[in-house]
Amino acid sequence: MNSERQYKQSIDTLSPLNLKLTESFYRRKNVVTIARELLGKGLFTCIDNVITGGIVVETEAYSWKERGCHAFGGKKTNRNAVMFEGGGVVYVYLCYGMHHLVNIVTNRENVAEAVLIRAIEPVEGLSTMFRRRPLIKKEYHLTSGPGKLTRALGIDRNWNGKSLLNSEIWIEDLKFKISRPQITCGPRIGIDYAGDDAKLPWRFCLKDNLWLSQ
DNA sequence: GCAATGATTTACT
DNA sequence: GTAAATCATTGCC
Repeated sequence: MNSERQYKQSIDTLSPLNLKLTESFYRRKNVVTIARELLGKGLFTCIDNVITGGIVVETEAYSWKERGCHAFGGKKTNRNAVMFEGGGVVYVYLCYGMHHLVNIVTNRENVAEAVLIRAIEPVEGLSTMFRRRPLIKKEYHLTSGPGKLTRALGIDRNWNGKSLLNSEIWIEDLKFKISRPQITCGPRIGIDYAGDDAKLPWRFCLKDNLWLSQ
Protein backbone atom coordinates (compact mmCIF):
# COMPACT_ATOMS: atom_id res chain seq x y z
CA MET A 1 0.00 0.00 0.00
CA ASN A 2 2.71 2.49 0.93
CA SER A 3 5.60 2.71 -1.46
CA GLU A 4 9.00 3.39 0.06
CA ARG A 5 10.66 6.72 -0.45
CA GLN A 6 14.26 6.62 -1.53
CA TYR A 7 16.43 9.50 -0.40
CA LYS A 8 19.68 10.71 -1.82
CA GLN A 9 20.01 13.87 0.22
CA SER A 10 22.59 14.22 2.93
CA ILE A 11 21.37 13.13 6.34
CA ASP A 12 20.79 16.65 7.66
CA THR A 13 18.15 17.35 5.00
CA LEU A 14 16.30 14.08 5.35
CA SER A 15 13.02 15.55 6.55
CA PRO A 16 11.37 15.95 3.16
CA LEU A 17 9.02 18.79 4.00
CA ASN A 18 11.36 20.43 6.47
CA LEU A 19 9.01 19.62 9.33
CA LYS A 20 11.64 18.35 11.75
CA LEU A 21 11.08 19.33 15.35
CA THR A 22 13.82 21.70 16.50
CA GLU A 23 15.91 21.93 19.63
CA SER A 24 13.49 24.37 21.24
CA PHE A 25 10.78 21.68 21.32
CA TYR A 26 12.96 19.19 23.19
CA ARG A 27 14.69 21.58 25.59
CA ARG A 28 11.52 22.70 27.38
CA LYS A 29 11.17 21.99 31.08
CA ASN A 30 8.03 19.87 31.38
CA VAL A 31 8.70 16.31 30.23
CA VAL A 32 5.07 15.32 30.84
CA THR A 33 3.84 18.04 28.47
CA ILE A 34 6.38 16.98 25.87
CA ALA A 35 5.27 13.33 26.18
CA ARG A 36 1.68 14.40 25.49
CA GLU A 37 2.66 16.68 22.60
CA LEU A 38 4.69 13.92 20.91
CA LEU A 39 1.42 12.09 20.18
CA GLY A 40 0.64 12.51 16.48
CA LYS A 41 4.21 13.44 15.57
CA GLY A 42 6.19 11.29 13.12
CA LEU A 43 9.21 9.20 14.19
CA PHE A 44 11.49 8.13 11.34
CA THR A 45 14.81 6.45 10.71
CA CYS A 46 16.81 6.19 7.50
CA ILE A 47 19.10 3.21 6.88
CA ASP A 48 20.70 2.48 3.51
CA ASN A 49 18.61 5.27 1.97
CA VAL A 50 15.32 3.66 3.04
CA ILE A 51 13.06 5.59 5.40
CA THR A 52 10.91 3.70 7.89
CA GLY A 53 8.64 5.13 10.55
CA GLY A 54 5.19 6.23 11.56
CA ILE A 55 2.93 8.22 13.82
CA VAL A 56 3.65 8.26 17.55
CA VAL A 57 0.54 6.88 19.29
CA GLU A 58 1.81 6.01 22.81
CA THR A 59 4.41 7.65 25.08
CA GLU A 60 5.56 7.71 28.69
CA ALA A 61 7.39 10.46 30.60
CA TYR A 62 10.34 9.75 32.93
CA SER A 63 12.07 12.14 35.31
CA TRP A 64 15.02 11.89 37.70
CA LYS A 65 12.57 13.05 40.39
CA GLU A 66 10.69 9.72 40.51
CA ARG A 67 11.54 6.08 41.13
CA GLY A 68 10.43 4.81 37.73
CA CYS A 69 13.37 6.58 36.08
CA HIS A 70 16.78 5.03 35.44
CA ALA A 71 18.28 8.33 36.63
CA PHE A 72 16.25 8.52 39.86
CA GLY A 73 17.83 10.88 42.35
CA GLY A 74 20.04 12.37 39.66
CA LYS A 75 22.38 9.39 39.82
CA LYS A 76 24.44 9.21 36.64
CA THR A 77 25.71 5.83 35.47
CA ASN A 78 27.39 4.59 32.33
CA ARG A 79 24.03 3.44 30.97
CA ASN A 80 21.89 6.51 31.68
CA ALA A 81 24.51 9.20 30.97
CA VAL A 82 22.79 10.27 27.75
CA MET A 83 19.70 11.28 29.77
CA PHE A 84 21.84 14.05 31.29
CA GLU A 85 22.55 15.63 27.92
CA GLY A 86 20.51 18.54 26.61
CA GLY A 87 17.18 17.69 24.97
CA GLY A 88 17.14 16.47 21.37
CA VAL A 89 19.11 13.22 21.54
CA VAL A 90 17.91 9.62 21.91
CA TYR A 91 18.53 7.35 24.89
CA VAL A 92 18.51 3.71 23.73
CA TYR A 93 19.06 0.81 26.11
CA LEU A 94 18.68 -2.96 26.16
CA CYS A 95 15.74 -4.28 28.17
CA TYR A 96 15.28 -7.91 29.31
CA GLY A 97 18.44 -8.81 27.47
CA MET A 98 16.80 -8.70 24.08
CA HIS A 99 14.73 -5.58 23.39
CA HIS A 100 16.01 -2.12 22.59
CA LEU A 101 13.87 0.76 23.91
CA VAL A 102 14.10 4.31 22.54
CA ASN A 103 13.59 7.50 24.55
CA ILE A 104 13.55 11.15 23.55
CA VAL A 105 15.80 13.11 25.92
CA THR A 106 14.30 16.44 27.04
CA ASN A 107 15.06 19.50 29.17
CA ARG A 108 18.45 21.15 29.59
CA GLU A 109 21.82 19.54 30.18
CA ASN A 110 22.20 17.87 33.59
CA VAL A 111 18.43 17.49 34.09
CA ALA A 112 17.73 13.82 33.37
CA GLU A 113 14.30 13.55 31.75
CA ALA A 114 13.08 11.60 28.72
CA VAL A 115 10.02 10.33 26.87
CA LEU A 116 9.77 6.61 26.10
CA ILE A 117 8.19 5.95 22.70
CA ARG A 118 5.95 2.93 23.35
CA ALA A 119 4.12 2.55 20.04
CA ILE A 120 3.79 4.03 16.56
CA GLU A 121 1.34 3.58 13.73
CA PRO A 122 3.43 2.47 10.75
CA VAL A 123 3.33 4.80 7.74
CA GLU A 124 6.61 4.71 5.87
CA GLY A 125 8.70 1.76 4.66
CA LEU A 126 6.19 -0.99 5.48
CA SER A 127 7.91 -3.72 3.46
CA THR A 128 11.27 -2.99 5.09
CA MET A 129 9.71 -3.06 8.56
CA PHE A 130 8.04 -6.41 7.83
CA ARG A 131 11.40 -7.74 6.66
CA ARG A 132 12.94 -6.71 9.99
CA ARG A 133 10.14 -8.51 11.86
CA PRO A 134 9.83 -11.74 9.85
CA LEU A 135 7.36 -13.47 12.20
CA ILE A 136 4.83 -10.67 11.99
CA LYS A 137 1.97 -10.88 9.52
CA LYS A 138 -0.62 -8.41 10.77
CA GLU A 139 0.19 -4.73 10.44
CA TYR A 140 -1.06 -3.98 13.93
CA HIS A 141 1.61 -6.24 15.45
CA LEU A 142 4.41 -4.50 13.60
CA THR A 143 5.11 -1.51 15.86
CA SER A 144 2.61 -1.82 18.74
CA GLY A 145 5.13 -1.91 21.57
CA PRO A 146 8.42 -0.27 22.62
CA GLY A 147 10.58 -3.27 21.70
CA LYS A 148 8.67 -3.98 18.51
CA LEU A 149 9.01 -0.52 17.03
CA THR A 150 12.76 -0.27 17.58
CA ARG A 151 13.22 -3.57 15.76
CA ALA A 152 10.99 -2.40 12.90
CA LEU A 153 12.89 0.88 12.62
CA GLY A 154 16.33 -0.76 12.89
CA ILE A 155 17.22 1.01 16.15
CA ASP A 156 19.66 -0.68 18.52
CA ARG A 157 21.89 0.43 21.35
CA ASN A 158 24.53 1.66 18.94
CA TRP A 159 22.09 4.51 18.32
CA ASN A 160 22.32 5.67 21.93
CA GLY A 161 23.17 9.38 22.02
CA LYS A 162 22.31 10.14 18.39
CA SER A 163 20.88 13.60 17.70
CA LEU A 164 17.32 14.03 16.47
CA LEU A 165 18.41 17.23 14.74
CA ASN A 166 21.04 15.97 12.29
CA SER A 167 21.28 12.18 12.14
CA GLU A 168 19.47 9.19 10.66
CA ILE A 169 16.70 9.41 13.29
CA TRP A 170 14.35 12.36 13.62
CA ILE A 171 10.82 13.49 14.50
CA GLU A 172 8.56 15.51 12.21
CA ASP A 173 5.56 17.67 13.00
CA LEU A 174 3.00 16.04 10.71
CA LYS A 175 0.55 18.86 11.45
CA PHE A 176 -2.09 16.59 12.94
CA LYS A 177 -4.33 18.50 15.31
CA ILE A 178 -4.66 16.35 18.44
CA SER A 179 -7.41 17.50 20.79
CA ARG A 180 -7.66 16.53 24.47
CA PRO A 181 -10.64 14.16 23.99
CA GLN A 182 -8.49 12.11 21.57
CA ILE A 183 -5.90 11.47 24.32
CA THR A 184 -6.10 8.99 27.17
CA CYS A 185 -3.63 9.08 30.03
CA GLY A 186 -2.91 6.64 32.84
CA PRO A 187 -0.17 4.94 34.86
CA ARG A 188 3.00 3.75 33.15
CA ILE A 189 3.58 0.10 32.27
CA GLY A 190 6.03 -2.36 33.79
CA ILE A 191 7.48 -0.30 36.63
CA ASP A 192 5.96 -1.94 39.71
CA TYR A 193 9.31 -1.49 41.45
CA ALA A 194 8.68 2.29 41.48
CA GLY A 195 6.17 2.10 44.36
CA ASP A 196 3.73 5.03 44.46
CA ASP A 197 5.51 6.66 41.51
CA ALA A 198 4.18 3.82 39.34
CA LYS A 199 0.74 5.40 39.82
CA LEU A 200 1.68 8.72 38.19
CA PRO A 201 -0.53 9.30 35.11
CA TRP A 202 2.43 9.80 32.82
CA ARG A 203 1.44 7.42 30.01
CA PHE A 204 -0.29 9.01 27.02
CA CYS A 205 -2.16 7.26 24.20
CA LEU A 206 -4.12 8.24 21.12
CA LYS A 207 -7.54 6.92 22.04
CA ASP A 208 -8.69 3.68 20.37
CA ASN A 209 -5.65 3.51 18.10
CA LEU A 210 -5.07 0.03 16.69
CA TRP A 211 -1.31 0.15 17.33
CA LEU A 212 -1.30 0.73 21.12
CA SER A 213 0.87 -1.72 23.12
CA GLN A 214 -0.58 -4.87 24.77
C1' DG B 1 34.35 -11.20 40.92
C1' DC B 2 29.44 -12.56 41.06
C1' DA B 3 24.43 -12.74 41.46
C1' DA B 4 20.06 -10.43 40.56
C1' DT B 5 17.19 -8.13 37.51
C1' DG B 6 14.51 -5.78 34.17
C1' DA B 7 10.51 0.93 30.97
C1' DT B 8 9.28 -6.87 26.82
C1' DT B 9 7.76 -10.17 23.39
C1' DT B 10 6.37 -14.48 22.00
C1' DA B 11 4.76 -19.06 22.35
C1' DC B 12 2.29 -22.26 24.60
C1' DT B 13 -1.33 -24.60 28.05
C1' DG C 1 -3.88 -17.24 31.65
C1' DT C 2 1.68 -18.55 32.49
C1' DA C 3 6.53 -19.07 31.20
C1' DA C 4 10.76 -18.89 28.60
C1' DA C 5 14.10 -16.32 26.16
C1' DT C 6 18.51 -13.69 27.08
C1' DC C 7 22.36 -10.28 28.55
C1' DA C 8 24.19 -5.65 29.90
C1' DT C 9 24.07 -3.14 33.88
C1' DT C 10 24.03 -2.59 38.57
C1' DG C 11 25.11 -3.18 43.30
C1' DC C 12 27.28 -5.63 46.66
C1' DC C 13 31.09 -8.87 48.35
